[in-house]
Amino acid sequence: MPDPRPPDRPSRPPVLRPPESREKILEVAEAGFAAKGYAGVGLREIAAAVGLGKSSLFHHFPTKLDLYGAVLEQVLTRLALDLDLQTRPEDGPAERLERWIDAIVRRLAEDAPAARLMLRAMVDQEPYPAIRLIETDRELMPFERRLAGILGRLGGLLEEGIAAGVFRPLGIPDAIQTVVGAVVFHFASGDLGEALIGEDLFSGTAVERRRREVVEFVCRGLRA
Amino acid sequence: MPDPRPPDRPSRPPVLRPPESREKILEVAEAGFAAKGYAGVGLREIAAAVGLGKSSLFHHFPTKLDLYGAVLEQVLTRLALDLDLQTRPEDGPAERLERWIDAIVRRLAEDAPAARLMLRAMVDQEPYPAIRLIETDRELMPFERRLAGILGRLGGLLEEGIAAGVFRPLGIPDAIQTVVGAVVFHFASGDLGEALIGEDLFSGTAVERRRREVVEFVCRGLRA
DNA sequence: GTCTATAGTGAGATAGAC
DNA sequence: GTCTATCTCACTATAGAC
Repeated sequence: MPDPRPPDRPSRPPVLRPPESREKILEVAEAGFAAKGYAGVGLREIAAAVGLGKSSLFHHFPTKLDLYGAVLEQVLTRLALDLDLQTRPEDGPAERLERWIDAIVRRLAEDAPAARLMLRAMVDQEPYPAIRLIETDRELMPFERRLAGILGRLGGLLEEGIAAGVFRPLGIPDAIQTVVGAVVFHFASGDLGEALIGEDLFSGTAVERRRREVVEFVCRGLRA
Repeated sequence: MPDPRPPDRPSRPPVLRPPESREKILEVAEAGFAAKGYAGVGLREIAAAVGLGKSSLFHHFPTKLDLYGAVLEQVLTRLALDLDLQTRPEDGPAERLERWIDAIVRRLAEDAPAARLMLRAMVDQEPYPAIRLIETDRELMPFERRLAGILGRLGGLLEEGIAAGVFRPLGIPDAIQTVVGAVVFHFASGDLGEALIGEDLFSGTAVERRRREVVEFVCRGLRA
């Protein structure tokens, strides 16, 4: 039986494969930046972990800052997409807040470096001195746009809940800060958190318990 | 009228002034490490901000790591001392928890870089890969001892409150993580937090409002 | 206790061959 | 798209004069 494929064409489609290195680089860089911060990781180190020469990185990302921005964008985009999937506007604010927290917790649990990376990005004064949430003179960077969307969604939820009387009246920006700290810090606390919890922070049981605990805590903290 | 001071002795007492440079270095280094992380600040930069030559730092702190450790120790020691001052064992767990939060908030507000520095120290995998809270083979470092004391005090409070029935039953380590995140993140969020709150995070009114909000939130989250 | 000078290392980035 | 080689610069740390 003759092979229908022409002999000069390999069986795997050769097209649509170029981003393989890029994905690997982003993955390794995410772990590095999360663990040691922007200044703490060298491109040499990242390249070696990927299995490339240092200079090859510059083919994919022209500068270290571009690589960092791309990592942040990918992480925050995944988060934002998860939140979009959870959208069910017919639910009340309390249910939607609970699902907002669910989605964040599940994503931070699945993408272990993400919490560290986000916390750093929000706390660092370098390389981005001020992460902006609203348009000013310059356009927002892609990752800033994503973060603004994520926090804005939480803020809208709180506002709605207060208006509906299911949440007590409180300062929305303050509440955002509290919720973000309560949700994100745990998954960023690494060895310290593990010493405290006495278990791998990212094991299935630990994540599910954490999800329940933090949802309960936040809902009680906000309830009218 | 003759000057009573001998001409070769300056009017200010020359003795008891040696730690002046050391204090300045610690202060500048705290701000630097807080803003940009351990790897992000150079000793040259710190020395310049203090007004010293780079090499003079090594006279006070033999290595960069020693300087970092000293900064952490100072910050956490101030926090621990503030908590000691608040001790009134005759109060119930709820009041003591409220005063625990009060003391932390007031210290983080007074010592602006402290929150960033602490959050970093708890999240970083470098230069200290694992901050330990209990004695193992090696002795705890001074700053680890302080942190263990601060978190241990919170844990004890929670345990007592649950036993007394004023807090609902919950996982103590999880609750510690939640409370720390909720309290500390706000003061570490810098420009992002300021954009959110719309005000200087460290102004008197903002701090007092924050104190009220986070105490209320945490107490509601824990109440039985 | 502070300085200048310098060693030694590793960083980010560029050029150009293949 | 990856490589080798190289540039420039900043870093931690040391040595020794004052």
